[in-house]
Amino acid sequence: MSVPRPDRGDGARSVDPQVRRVPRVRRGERKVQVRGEVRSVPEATVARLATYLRALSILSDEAITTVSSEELAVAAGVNSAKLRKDLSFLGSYGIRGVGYDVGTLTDQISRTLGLTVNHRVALIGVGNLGQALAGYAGFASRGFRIAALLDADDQRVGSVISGLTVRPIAALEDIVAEDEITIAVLAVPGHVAQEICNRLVGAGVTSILNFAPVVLAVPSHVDVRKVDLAAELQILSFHETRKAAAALGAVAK
Amino acid sequence: MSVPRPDRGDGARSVDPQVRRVPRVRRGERKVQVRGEVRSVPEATVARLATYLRALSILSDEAITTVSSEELAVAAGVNSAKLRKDLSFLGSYGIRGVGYDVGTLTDQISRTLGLTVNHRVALIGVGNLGQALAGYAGFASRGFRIAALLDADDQRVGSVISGLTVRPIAALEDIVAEDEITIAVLAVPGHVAQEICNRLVGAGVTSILNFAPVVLAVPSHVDVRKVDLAAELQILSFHETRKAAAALGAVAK
DNA sequence: ATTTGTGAAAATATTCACAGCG
DNA sequence: CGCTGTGAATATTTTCACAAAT
Repeated sequence: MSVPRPDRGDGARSVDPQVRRVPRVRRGERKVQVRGEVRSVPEATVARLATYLRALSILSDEAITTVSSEELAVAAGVNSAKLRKDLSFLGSYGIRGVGYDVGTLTDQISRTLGLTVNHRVALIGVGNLGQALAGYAGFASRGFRIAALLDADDQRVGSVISGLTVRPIAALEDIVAEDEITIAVLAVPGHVAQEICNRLVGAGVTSILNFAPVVLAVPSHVDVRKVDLAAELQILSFHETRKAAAALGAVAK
Repeated sequence: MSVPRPDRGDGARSVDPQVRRVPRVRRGERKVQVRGEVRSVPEATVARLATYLRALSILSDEAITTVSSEELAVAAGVNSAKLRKDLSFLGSYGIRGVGYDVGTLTDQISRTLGLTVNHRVALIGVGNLGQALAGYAGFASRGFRIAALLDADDQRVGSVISGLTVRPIAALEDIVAEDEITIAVLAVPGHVAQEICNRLVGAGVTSILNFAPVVLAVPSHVDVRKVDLAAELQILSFHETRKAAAALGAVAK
């Protein structure tokens, strides 16, 4: 059973004189039934699973084999009720009165995130940021190996970065096909991002991690995640400014 | 209005971190009165304001002076109702039947985000990623100038990156004080992140953008935003796997 | 005696749809 | 008209709190 409609079954409450309920198509319901038994995992939960996995990995390194929701929650920086609710979407893998087995839970989360499948990742753009990403140890240690490096600049094409030869962007379509790329990391200047994105999608890429400061337009079957570094600072700036104002206010008072 | 409190008469509950039985402040909103008239802006809205600002900046470059909510929404990749609702938290700056003045709106959003205040940013850790961040043009173009570069590695201390001399981490406290740093960008290895974080907080930093793959523990007056690159790929992996499964299912059917 | 798993409640966020202004 | 601003309706997410399991 997946999350059922709340169903406020309290009869008709038609006090309102002029409200018409038009039957409406549910928007954006992404409930894919696979093999009869896949519950839908809320997006907010998916985003946290990666964090749990990291925490579990640390516990595992410390040779800890069992962990309670409270302990894992602290390690992941969330509260334990949320953690348990999140895990409940994957199934029932805890032991009441005891906790979760670190190994089992790691496997389940990995499987849910699809990390048991070897997704092949291409990195487009090996400028400043791209080079750093290419060498980022965190990708490798958490299950991702960059399979191809592309760049538009002839100066950079042919050079070797982190063991991979940079290839020309002209060969994008061939590389995606040959290397069976499904995920692309875009670290190119904003003004070319959409065009390259179009080519990636045309070549069959269905997931894009975008570092370019533009909103990419893609067909609905393509997922885009955006990392906007300046936006992060601006969000901090907002809170920073509020705190400063609050401090002043406190003084004034 | 007070707290709803189900009130099962269950006596003490000492384990709970924060026993709050006080009128609840809406989570995610900062209710701070600044200069008489600022309403609280929901967290989700704050996160989008940066995107709107970027879209406005592009419009401005194209010498467009007026924009409708629909147009701006498309440029920002959201729907127009959401955009209008978001903007309504800042006040009423649109003109009915016409749209928004690009300049006015830019100013208002900038002000709301606190970009008119010059926050001073220190970047800790100039390894691979740190160097890329130090040179990231997007920071400068969107109102942030890195004021200090620190690193623990003597090899790197003294070198000049993007016009700034890398200084030793031993001087962290002095630098934060002298340069009046309020925001720190942490691009250090995970195993030292918490320790450096503690020193930053001790020195008076109240906002941290964390690239290290660890959950930082900080006092409640400190804001932390985390950028977890591997987690982003894992989230894409989840969706990618779902799509692949759905495609198989469709074939099987 | 503990700790999970989860309905139900509360809090947030998004979307609808239209009154009202220019 | 056309478009904003916004209550109301939905939808999603978080939190509570406790029955069930070991």
